[in-house]
Amino acid sequence: MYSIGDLSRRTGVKIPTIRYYEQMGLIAAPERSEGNQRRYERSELERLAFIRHARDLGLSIDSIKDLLALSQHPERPCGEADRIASEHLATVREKIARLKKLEQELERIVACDGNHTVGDCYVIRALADHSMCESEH
Amino acid sequence: MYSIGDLSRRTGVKIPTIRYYEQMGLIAAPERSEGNQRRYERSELERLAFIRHARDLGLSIDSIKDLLALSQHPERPCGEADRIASEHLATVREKIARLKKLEQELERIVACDGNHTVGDCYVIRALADHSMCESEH
DNA sequence: TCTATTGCTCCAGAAGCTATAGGTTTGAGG
DNA sequence: CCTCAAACCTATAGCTTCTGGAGCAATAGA
Repeated sequence: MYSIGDLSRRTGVKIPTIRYYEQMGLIAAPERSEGNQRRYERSELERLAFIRHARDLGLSIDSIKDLLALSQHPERPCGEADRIASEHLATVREKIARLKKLEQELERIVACDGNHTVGDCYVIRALADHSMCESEH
Repeated sequence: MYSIGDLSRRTGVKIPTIRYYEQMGLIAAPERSEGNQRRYERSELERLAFIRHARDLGLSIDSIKDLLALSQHPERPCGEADRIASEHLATVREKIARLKKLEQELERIVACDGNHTVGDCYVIRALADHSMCESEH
């Protein structure tokens, strides 16, 4: 049996976050000690590690819930799990694309060398005037 | 004089968001009509467009506050504006780098073709077992 | 003047935690 | 067995950047 602190140390998930996950229904409310403290079994440790990993990969709490529910049914086809991961991959790719545009825009803006006054600073001018942008955003 | 709706249409910032910006001190509380409705001048429209643009670029409300304060003093050196934009560029680049790692990880995970069962689904297995990852994250 | 549209304030919610306050339990050392 | 620090408990509020709704008042066009 693990205390919540043990679980936290072993998974790298902070204690308040574990309690939060319990509230959100990602992990079941565990047994309690006589003094009302949470006592976890090994299976909960694995479940939490799964959650941690998925969160690190940026999956939403809701997606993780779905994946966890799926993993309870090893006999079912796994197309759904594949779909969740693929969709997430698509959103990650979109984010990358958007950020790259911003990067370009900011690179242009930052070309101001900082050695003059705000009155003719390219950073300020570029922000004030959207039409100076090269791409839509 | 513009109503809040005019301002919203011209800048693409939603009405509640404009009021929120007022609350946050990004724009000054404008004059009011006899019936207590907000009435804006052209200068506020430009200020809001500046804010909108900077938000689109992902700058935080606090950074925008600083930039707006700077732009009130055209005679000052602009190194500070340059610094804010450069720092932001750095965080954007970091985000891109992190997302690219996730992209790779997800690509590997998604290699599961969806045509079998959850029990041996690569998506689920990869999420359960961090050691299957190629890079740290 | 009537009425559709727009505006007002206040408040709650979304996501995913994090922190604080004020109290209780646990477990190791003496 | 006793003590005491560390760990744990609950409940609640806060973070960030908005967004949406309720319930009511003002405005503008026909």
